[in-house]
Amino acid sequence: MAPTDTTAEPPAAIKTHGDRVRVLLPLPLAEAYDYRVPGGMIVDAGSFVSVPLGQRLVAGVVWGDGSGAVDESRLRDIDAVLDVPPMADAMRRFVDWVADYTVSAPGSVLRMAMSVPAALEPPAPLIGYLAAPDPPEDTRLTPARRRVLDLLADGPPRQARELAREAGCGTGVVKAMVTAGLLQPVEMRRPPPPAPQPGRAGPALSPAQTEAAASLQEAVRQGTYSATLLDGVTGSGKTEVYFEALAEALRCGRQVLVLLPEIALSPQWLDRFAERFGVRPTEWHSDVGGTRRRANWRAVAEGEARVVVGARSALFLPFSELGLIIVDEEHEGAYKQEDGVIYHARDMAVMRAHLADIPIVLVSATPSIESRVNVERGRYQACHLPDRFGGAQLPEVEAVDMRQSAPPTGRFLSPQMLEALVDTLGRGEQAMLFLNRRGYAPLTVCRSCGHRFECPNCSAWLVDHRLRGRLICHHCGFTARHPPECPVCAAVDSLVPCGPGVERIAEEVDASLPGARWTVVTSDTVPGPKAMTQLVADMAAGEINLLIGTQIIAKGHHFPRLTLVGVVDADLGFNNGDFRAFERTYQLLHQVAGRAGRESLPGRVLLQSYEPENPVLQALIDHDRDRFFEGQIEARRRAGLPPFGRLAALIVSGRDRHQADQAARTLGQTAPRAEGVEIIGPAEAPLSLLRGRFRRRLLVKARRSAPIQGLIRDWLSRANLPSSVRVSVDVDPYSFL
DNA sequence: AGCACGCCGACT
DNA sequence: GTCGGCGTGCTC
Repeated sequence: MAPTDTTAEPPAAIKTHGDRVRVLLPLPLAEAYDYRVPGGMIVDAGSFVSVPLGQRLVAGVVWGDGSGAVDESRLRDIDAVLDVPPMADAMRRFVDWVADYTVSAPGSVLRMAMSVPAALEPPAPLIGYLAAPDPPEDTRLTPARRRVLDLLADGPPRQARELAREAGCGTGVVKAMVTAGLLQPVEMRRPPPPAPQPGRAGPALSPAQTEAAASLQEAVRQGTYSATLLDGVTGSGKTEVYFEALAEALRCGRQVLVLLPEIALSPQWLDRFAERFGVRPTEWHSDVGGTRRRANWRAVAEGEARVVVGARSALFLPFSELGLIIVDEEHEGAYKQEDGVIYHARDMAVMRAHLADIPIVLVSATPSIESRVNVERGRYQACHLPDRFGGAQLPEVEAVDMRQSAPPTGRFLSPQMLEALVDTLGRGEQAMLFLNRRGYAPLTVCRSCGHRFECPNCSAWLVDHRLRGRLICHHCGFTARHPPECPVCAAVDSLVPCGPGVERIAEEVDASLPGARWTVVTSDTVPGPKAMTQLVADMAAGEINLLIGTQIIAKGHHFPRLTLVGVVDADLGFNNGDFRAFERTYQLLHQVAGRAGRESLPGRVLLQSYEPENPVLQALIDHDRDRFFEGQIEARRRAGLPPFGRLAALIVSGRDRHQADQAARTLGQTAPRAEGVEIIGPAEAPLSLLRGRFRRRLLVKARRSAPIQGLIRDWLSRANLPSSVRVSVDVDPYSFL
């Protein structure tokens, strides 16, 4: 994905009495609706308004001049202009562009930009108290009440909570004094949140870091669109470098957005930010809820939030003075939003920067093929940080050939792995066993009749989670009790787990390494930042010396004494039909390997594999990242796959199997015929049943110049499918599951 | 997304 | 005889 030129609309004039305007509503409608501006009202393009729709009032955004598509008599009046700064022109063009690119309704995209409806209402006023000018004479003044009045005698109004704290009484005293007429409530100005300080001294930078920081700062000062790929291995100090670019944007008086994959948004990252800038940034992710979320949305819109760090959805916040976007871990698959409007936040961020005419920095230790190719094509600048900083060496990476070192049935750790663990823990160092599979076992079968436990709503196995004592579907959340006997043949003691999950590895460790102080680390056992902080503390204190976990242990956590990383199944990523499988496995394993030996102690990485000659493992062993990627890029080029060609997936789904089949066939028959465009399918989608819906898939494979969005829109409108089936369009699909 | 309208089963 | 289930369709 790369930005193309878009024509900017001329600035819209202010609309007043009698004018007809288009209002985009945050609903999946095909277009914006026309409304009339009533007498006494003034609106502008970007104004947040509330309008009548059917029987209710809905908040929306004035999108421009009326279209005139609907008769004057059906036109209704705008109800009110909402007290929120208007949406910036660049943001509105971004919403339109994303809708167009992803083949979705503009209103569906707007909904992501208006994700906190409550934030559109005026914020609750902040009430402070002053001594009443003429208090009733006959009231008793208890000592507590006198202390409150003394406090207020010389000073500004204060909130009830503050007043009570300073006077050493409860808020009850303050409340009672208000009722008694001794205190007068006044509305106070809400103090803006403390601003990050760009001028504070940062850590000393190496010459290479200084040079990289200077070039990013230059781009920020330019204040126009540019895209830079900041590429440097784990430990090369990328964060410090982009912090300097961020500081420059703050000095220029601009807002900054830092995107991180959700699981990399750790307390450690926030602490580092606070160390450099004096305060924590404004956060935006799924854990920020309720009042905080509402306040943060508004703070962004009003320009009070100067730096926002967030997961992909933060891209749709209504910044008014955005001056820099940073996308950290740009290669991460987690940037792909897989339901609703399907988009890749990194790619959309590049377009957002382009439309706002501001710089963007993409950051990674293992840049995606897409970004590498964009550097080759001259669309992105490259900024390279060499090697680890601070004397740490690269870990020694070895493969364990499981064809020769197979553990006994029902065991998954090779003798080499166990020996390495014993050595490492024996030296008082720490280790990590990585397996990207939650639960105890991915499959349970009956030994006597062959029955497999499958999800009733999805074509997927139920995963045995012994810690929770349930069988769980990882796709829809369905859970069932682990039955004592086979539900089909009623055999007792016949159910056997197949394959390992982290819990099963833990069981094996417990049996084989009695001295290990291990803990299982998955999204089940470490549900949030608090638990993660605790875990990091327990590791630092040495109360734990072995982590057994999924990819959440791979991201952004420093464990200084961790010197051994064991990958239980290095082949796990290869067994799906994804053309990115090699690239993604390399990126994941590289990141996991980077956990070993971060400081003075040398690290060691063991990769258990049944195919150690695989190029991914060879590249990791030889530390030859660039040659591996060159090979992968060449393979993509030959196959005409992204970024050398374009892909889109159409997923047809319905509650009824035959309706879904029929609709998919209809789409296949009405497929567009165009030069350089190939339609593959329909076929059963990889998860042919998901959350109770039958799914069929068609793939559009096209050359890079093909206008696939227009083609798909046209195709869908011609096909005229029944409303009982849904078609979701995934442009640039990432997951083929 | 809501909310209405519409056409078929168990209740005050 | 109604209350109410959620399938289809419209909202400037």
